Amino acid sequence: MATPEPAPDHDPVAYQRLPALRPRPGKERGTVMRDVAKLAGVSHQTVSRVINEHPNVRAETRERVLAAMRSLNYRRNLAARTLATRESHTLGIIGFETTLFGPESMLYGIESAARAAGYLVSVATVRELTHRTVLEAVDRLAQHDVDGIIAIAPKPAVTTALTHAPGGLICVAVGGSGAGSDPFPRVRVDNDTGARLVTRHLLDLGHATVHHVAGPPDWPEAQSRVDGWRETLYEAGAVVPAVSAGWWDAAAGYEQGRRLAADPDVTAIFCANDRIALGVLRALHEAGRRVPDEVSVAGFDDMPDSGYFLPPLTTVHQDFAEMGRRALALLLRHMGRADGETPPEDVVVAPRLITRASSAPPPGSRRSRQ
Amino acid sequence: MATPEPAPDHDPVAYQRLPALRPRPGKERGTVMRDVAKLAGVSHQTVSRVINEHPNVRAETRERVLAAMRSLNYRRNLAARTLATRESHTLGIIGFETTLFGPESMLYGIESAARAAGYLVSVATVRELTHRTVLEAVDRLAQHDVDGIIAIAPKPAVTTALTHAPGGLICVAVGGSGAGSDPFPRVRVDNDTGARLVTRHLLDLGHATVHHVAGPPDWPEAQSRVDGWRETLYEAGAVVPAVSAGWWDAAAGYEQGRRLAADPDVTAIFCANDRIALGVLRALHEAGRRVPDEVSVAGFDDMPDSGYFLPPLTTVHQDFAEMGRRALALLLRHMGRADGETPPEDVVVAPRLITRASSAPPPGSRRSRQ
DNA sequence: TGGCCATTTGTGAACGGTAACAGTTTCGGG
DNA sequence: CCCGAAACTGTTACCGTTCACAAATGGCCA
Repeated sequence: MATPEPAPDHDPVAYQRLPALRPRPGKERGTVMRDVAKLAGVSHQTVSRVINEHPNVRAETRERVLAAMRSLNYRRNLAARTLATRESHTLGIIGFETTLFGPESMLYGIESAARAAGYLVSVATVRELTHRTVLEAVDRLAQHDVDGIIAIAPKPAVTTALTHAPGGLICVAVGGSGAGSDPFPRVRVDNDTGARLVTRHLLDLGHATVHHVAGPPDWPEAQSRVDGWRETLYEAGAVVPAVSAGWWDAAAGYEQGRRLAADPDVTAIFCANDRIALGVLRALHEAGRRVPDEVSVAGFDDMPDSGYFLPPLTTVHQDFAEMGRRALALLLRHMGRADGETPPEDVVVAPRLITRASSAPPPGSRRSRQ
Repeated sequence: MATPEPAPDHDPVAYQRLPALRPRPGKERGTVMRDVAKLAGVSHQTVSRVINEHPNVRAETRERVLAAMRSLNYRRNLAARTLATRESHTLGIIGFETTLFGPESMLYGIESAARAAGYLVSVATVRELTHRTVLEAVDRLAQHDVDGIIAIAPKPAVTTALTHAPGGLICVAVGGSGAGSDPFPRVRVDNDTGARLVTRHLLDLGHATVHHVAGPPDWPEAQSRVDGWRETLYEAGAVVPAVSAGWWDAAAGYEQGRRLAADPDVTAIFCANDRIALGVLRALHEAGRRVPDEVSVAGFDDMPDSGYFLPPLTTVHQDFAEMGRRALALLLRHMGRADGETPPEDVVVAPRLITRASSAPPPGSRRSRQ
């Protein structure tokens, strides 16, 4: 009965002698490389070569290993790989914990691009954008061995904090307005040009000048929009009205809008974003000033539903998801090189004017009478 | 010449014999436990005890170790810890890659609560909610050793896919409407009650009946709102009009709204969310039907700016950030127990009616004349 | 047939922590 | 003063992968 040779698993190596892998309480062990190697009759190193697509593996061997992997439903342990290679295949995103439209949609753009490139995305948000909070976020991500960081960085506090990131951690900023002195690359929209497009559009319609409801003064993006608006007016020889500013929401727009609505000379208002524009529209409506017949209104962002405002909003489109994708591409490119190889070039995304019913010639103009 | 005993540094242990730690190309080694141990004159295990706050360490020793850690700016390597303990201190979130208001704000709630609990959050999004895509997302998170998963799960495809998650991975669903047969806990808003609140509100104002513009038919949340609406009408003895449905955006609302605007019998419209309501408002406006004088409109969600619609929108508030926090708390509670210990209880969040200017008594009613 | 090089495979030692156990103090009490 | 328990600390062996190097295999040509 007993075969002459007990055939104790004809394995080439003595894996049997290894002590039984101790199972942790609560978690059963999954199959590991050794299990696959044993089943395929090869060494663990060969299995490693197969999953890493190393060229020097005989086709027949590779097949046997792959079959073993399939039959055992093997998944490689990324923690072990991270430990050995110092690459986690995880990217960090530093976000701003507020429901602003832009940052959110960027996340999806980044994540899907990261997934395609074989990376997982971890998120660290900060409640307020200060040097300290951003540093804590960087630290948290660094501890988890992220290979790179994309910081949604609308304010300078973020970028200055990033310069203190641990060495070797590649960072890319997205959003904001490049001060030109960043130590790392940035993807941003050309806010200045966007503001010029709208302002020019309103002037071309025949308005004597354009009023502006700005975003928070300490946000460079808001400042760039102010600059683009102001310079366009200046170049056109138009009066430059005083700027009123507030937060990025409809409440701020409403508040400033009430003031503007009371001034009969106001015929065109450029708002720093669509939410502000919504508040302005409401203020004008309450004051009985019709849009666009008496006053034209324009926004910035092109939020998904701004085409359904009353009236549909003229605005400047920025493709946040695309910016996310570009930021990821930029990050990967810089990660591929040795540190400091490539200069911190910026990617500037062009905005696009979307004209809708909220902008029209001013009352009494020739064109409006036709 | 050769001294009999080379007196190799009077260190208690023979760390000198260990080969120099090889630096990886491109990445310099950080300080590790051994460095701290050496500086503090203790073993690496004692350092480990200190960072893990093990009680049995002499106060004086602990201080020495802490001082060494500070002076070397030591950070522990989480990959190594994960490998040893099988706990990554990372949680996974499965999200839906679309700019829907709810899911986004939940993310922030989850992340900040996770941070407080010492966890990092990794995100896997899916472009469409199918069994396969969700499984891929789970797999990706599982490979990265997440300790638990929160799935933003508005459709059943998500939950059925989750049942195939690898053993030992604790899952919690958030959103959707519990079918009652889920194998794991869920945090959700009581959509049925929310719909009843609005419908009842409109009926109480004197409307003969309430029309409904629904969300996608295959979304249980949309269905629950339909049910709550329908039953309230039924109980009140009101006519139950046909339901029109579409996507969750303003375009859908506009399309359905045009149809409803053409029907002079329509005096009250309950929309499945605020964005749909925005589209309906526009359609009514274009048709010359005044809100709320001729037609009342209500929404669902209480988006940040819905108080600035024209007119300000009556709606049902749901606190997404709070739901995110609750989901996290639920997940942590289940992770603390052995699997299957606690029954998959659900957390149901109560919605709140927010009455604003878009709802009023129907034209010709006694109350509206006063 | 033998030798040399290229290809393929195996061995042992990292990677940086934690777990288990063993050894060394310290201290109170008989 | 000695003994045992409790408190503290050190030693060794893992966790599951990759890397560096060594060994075996095979092909080709002299």
